[in-house]
Amino acid sequence: MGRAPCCDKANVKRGPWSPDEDIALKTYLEKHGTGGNWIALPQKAGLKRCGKSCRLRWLNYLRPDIKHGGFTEEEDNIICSLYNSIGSRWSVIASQLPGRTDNDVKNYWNTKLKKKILASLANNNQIQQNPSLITPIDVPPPPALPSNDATFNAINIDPSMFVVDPFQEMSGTNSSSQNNSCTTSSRSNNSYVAWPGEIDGLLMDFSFGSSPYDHVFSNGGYGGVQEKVIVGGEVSPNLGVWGNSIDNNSQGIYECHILKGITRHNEEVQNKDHSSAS
DNA sequence: AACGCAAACAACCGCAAAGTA
DNA sequence: TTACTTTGCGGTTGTTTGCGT
Repeated sequence: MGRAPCCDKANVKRGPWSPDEDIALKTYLEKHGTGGNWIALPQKAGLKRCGKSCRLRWLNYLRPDIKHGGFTEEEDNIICSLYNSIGSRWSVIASQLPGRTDNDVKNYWNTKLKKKILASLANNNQIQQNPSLITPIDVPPPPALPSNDATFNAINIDPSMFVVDPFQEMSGTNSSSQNNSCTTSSRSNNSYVAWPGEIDGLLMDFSFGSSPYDHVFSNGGYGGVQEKVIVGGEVSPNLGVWGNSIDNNSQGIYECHILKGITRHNEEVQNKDHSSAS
């Protein structure tokens, strides 16, 4: 025996909503609210609809704070980043996009964004196979990985040492940790990672990049990375980094994997970097 | 103008979680 | 604690719209 239906399907209207139905539902909800019971609502509102259908229509279309129209580049970036981190949890992703619904985000992903990403990845593969396709950008190439530099000490980091987004006013950060790396989605001026004060910098692997641009020492402004460093004492004993946009032509969100923490032996270099970044 | 196809959007379905008696 | 109801979510399907031939 199957599950009982949520409503009497023979006596409810299905399919697209008419303008009259929209008005009836909107008027009722604005006057009375849901009353905590969507199932009973259609009858009270004089609608021959299933309660679930009413709820969906309201949440996805009629609510006054719904944003209609195309998605911005910024919204694209947030969706991509969060999808990368948490997968198809559309309601969570939508909660980071004011005015957007989970259905909207899901449809947008399935019809447009996924294809856009796939096309971009295909393009990246072409570049990896033929580096001459890369248009040079006017930033100096990053230095060799600091772990090979006598100035630096590479430290293996336990991801639990990282503090991600501890301040209320910061938003847009999402993080996860696995193995011996910490993953964060970073976006200019909107999200950051903080880490223990005894560590001066991080080795990062930007998942989209092609070597050598995807390895960055990220506490001193190497490699054309647009970043801002907060130094301990002002808001926290931790250090933080913002805005890991790997090339100067794009401001999007990219996932980076934090591979290792780094300390510096040279106190003067550390002080200089800190003062110039504040 | 008519047709076919693909994209975009709206709506439905079933499951699981949360709430309640 | 249990059984039942309601809500929320994500996957999927259906419908509409726009464009090319």
